[in-house]
Amino acid sequence: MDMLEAEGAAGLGLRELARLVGVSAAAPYRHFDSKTSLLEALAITGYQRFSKMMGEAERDSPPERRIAMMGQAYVNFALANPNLFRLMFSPELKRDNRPGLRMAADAAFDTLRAVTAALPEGDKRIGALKAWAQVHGLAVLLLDGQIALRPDEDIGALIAAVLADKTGWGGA
Amino acid sequence: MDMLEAEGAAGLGLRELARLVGVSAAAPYRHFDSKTSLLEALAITGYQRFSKMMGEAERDSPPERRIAMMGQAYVNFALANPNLFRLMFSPELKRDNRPGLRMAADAAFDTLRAVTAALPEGDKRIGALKAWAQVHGLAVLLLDGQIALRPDEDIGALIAAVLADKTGWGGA
DNA sequence: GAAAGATGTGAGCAGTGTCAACTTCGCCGA
DNA sequence: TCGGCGAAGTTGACACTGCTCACATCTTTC
Repeated sequence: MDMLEAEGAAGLGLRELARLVGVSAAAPYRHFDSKTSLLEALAITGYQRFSKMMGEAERDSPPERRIAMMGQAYVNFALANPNLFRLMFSPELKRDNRPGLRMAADAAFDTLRAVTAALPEGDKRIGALKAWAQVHGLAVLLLDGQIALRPDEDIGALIAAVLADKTGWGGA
Repeated sequence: MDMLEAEGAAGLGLRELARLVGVSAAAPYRHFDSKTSLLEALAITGYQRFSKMMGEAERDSPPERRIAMMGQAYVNFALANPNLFRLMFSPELKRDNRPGLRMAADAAFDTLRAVTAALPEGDKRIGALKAWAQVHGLAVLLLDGQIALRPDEDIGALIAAVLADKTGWGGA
């Protein structure tokens, strides 16, 4: 996990890992079928931690603030574990659809789904999609350093402001 | 470019590329300093195409639909060139900040900046950030297959619906 | 105590990015 | 016309990677 966070999924090498642990280069293969398999395991524990954070955010906040708080938790998780977050959403991993990963991901998103099902009336699907896209987009842009934070600007406040904003665009 | 789109940035191999072109393995190094250098060149032409698309979307639409149309162009570009889009936003590339890449990216985002500067009153920065996060999030989630499209659902309509939605969350 | 399983080892294969020394070719100026 | 120069390509090598196989060892279980 440390190595993933330090070097990214591509930089994580089985041989280097083995060297670090002090075993031979072939030893990791007694525990994981392949490098992808290792990454899958990491992603799964990532989803578990993510689930836990989202669950806590949901439980600890009043209904009307629930979505904002979960959005904060979402972005905070991404910023705290950038490479893990990237791995969890990496298309390479979900390409050969591994059942374990899929289950962990579904479990994690169930919390989200449950909350968005309780959204205000109107087209719930659009609202849910919008909330997710907004939060995910913010997370990714911050992660990649595309959004320049003002000096001593609070990320939490920024997320809250964006989520609270009611601007809409386009003619229906 | 074909190879990038087909195999992703990681799957693109200089040797394989050379083999395909019919030259020796070291030949590419007469044209690019390193593999990263090649990827940078690809990303730069990516930004140029992106700029062009965004510029056209801006020019060809009335002011009140401008943002929605540009959002569509943004997502469409991502969906049409998934791996190029990913490369353009990849943190590995911008890590060792290459001036050429940076300039191309800035030029591309200038169009965006100009439009968001003409946003309705209120906190323009939050509005711009929100629009960008929304569109970027939608693009990334669609790219990674996280959003399940309903059968025969129009992506354009979905984007428009999400952008037009006026729901807000959270207590200020 | 013996069989069975888990873990680790070494050597080796195919593949990669990268480099250095060398050739080859076309152009440009004297 | 010739000489030289620079761009392009080649060969061969180095260090690295994921991965596999045959073999050794150590632990658990019957």
